[in-house]
Amino acid sequence: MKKQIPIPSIERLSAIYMMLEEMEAEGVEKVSSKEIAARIGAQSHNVRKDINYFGEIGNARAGYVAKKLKAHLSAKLGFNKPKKACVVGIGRLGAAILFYNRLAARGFSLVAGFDSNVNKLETLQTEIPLFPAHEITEVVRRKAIELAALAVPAAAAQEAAGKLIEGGIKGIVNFTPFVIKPPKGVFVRNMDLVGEFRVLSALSNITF
Amino acid sequence: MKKQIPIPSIERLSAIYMMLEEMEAEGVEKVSSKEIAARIGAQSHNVRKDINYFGEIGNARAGYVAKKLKAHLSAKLGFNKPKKACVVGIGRLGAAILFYNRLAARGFSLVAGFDSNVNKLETLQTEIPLFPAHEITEVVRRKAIELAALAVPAAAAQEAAGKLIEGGIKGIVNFTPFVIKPPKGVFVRNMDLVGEFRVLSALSNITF
DNA sequence: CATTAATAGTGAATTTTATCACAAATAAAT
DNA sequence: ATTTATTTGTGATAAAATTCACTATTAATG
Repeated sequence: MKKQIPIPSIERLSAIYMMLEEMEAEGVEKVSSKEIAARIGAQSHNVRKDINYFGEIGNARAGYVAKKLKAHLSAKLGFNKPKKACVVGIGRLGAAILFYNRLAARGFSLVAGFDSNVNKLETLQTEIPLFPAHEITEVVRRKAIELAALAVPAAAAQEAAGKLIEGGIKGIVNFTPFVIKPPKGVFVRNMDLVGEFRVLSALSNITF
Repeated sequence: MKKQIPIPSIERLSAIYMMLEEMEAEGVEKVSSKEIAARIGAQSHNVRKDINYFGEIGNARAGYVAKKLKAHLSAKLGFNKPKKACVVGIGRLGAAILFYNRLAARGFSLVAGFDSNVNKLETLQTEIPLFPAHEITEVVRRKAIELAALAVPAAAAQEAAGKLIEGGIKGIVNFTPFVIKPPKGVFVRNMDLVGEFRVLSALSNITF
């Protein structure tokens, strides 16, 4: 088993990677843990430790070579090969995701959309192939889709999640309030707007 | 200063509250920490401790009275009075949020939408009043809007966030990859799909 | 070439969060 | 009324994550 990296570290490392993409576009060549920290909103100690989970890569006094660090993280985190993703539920939100082109530019290719409403599948104008919801398991398995954005109504979430998991999905971004209990090896990230508004309300209510 | 409650606890408490709303609809009267834990995907010890930050409310042997607990949490977390919210950036995602009716049903009333494209403001058919982006600060202040969903292109995020903060916003759900550095008293929750896909990729790459 | 200044790497300490384990309480059963 | 079973509340313990503090390295400077 590989060395265990804390989840917050993985989150920061993803942010660092994103930042390095920006820097590459800006033509920046070198970067220090301090600069990275300032940019992603973290502490420099933390950044150094996170990067260090994958071994030494920086230069004392000169910081990190942006390009080198990016390639390093890319390889270690698995961002070097594009991943296939799908969208389940083509309502307003699902459609917004389908047309969100930053995904493809970042190595996530949407290769399928699903909806239980067959009319919607026919009327929607898109390059991405659409399928009825009952084919989720089959299509996910056949196309070896690893990631899914789940954007169905709450009531449909459990069934849809089950089909994705049965098809062998690796990760789900769950936009519904339904709590998915994934088996080992399947990861879920929750993005429920109401839930986030609640947390924000509570935070401003409780602190100070 | 009130007693400090861990952020993960606040997140769980929000989830517990959401679950209690469901239970109320289902007509459930009593609930144990074990049941709550199973439903929100946590440990029962944790649930009890979280609830207990606000003092004793349960009954040994009989668990919690759902209605009572809900009212209790509602008061402590500040969910009892409706909060005003706005959407900044009326692209596909922003529009999806504007029309997302679960918000209003949960005590978050959308009272403004903003976009820098004035055409869009005129053509969009909605009950919610729309304003040009340069009025963000003024409208947020005048209407005493506490929460915002930020759904603008990444390049516009910094400026929009600045205006929201200037107007006195309390919390921002940030759908952009831009890292907001809020002043004290302003809270941010990030919901960037690419970032989440990255974290999921990294997780399945690293674990096992 | 020696000195200085900046920065990565990292063990140790601290803080935060989660888990454990059990006493106290109490509803239900007998 | 007594016993039993269950569940809360919570102090103690453990685990996880962050922060600190320092060493070693090395680029830049004179």
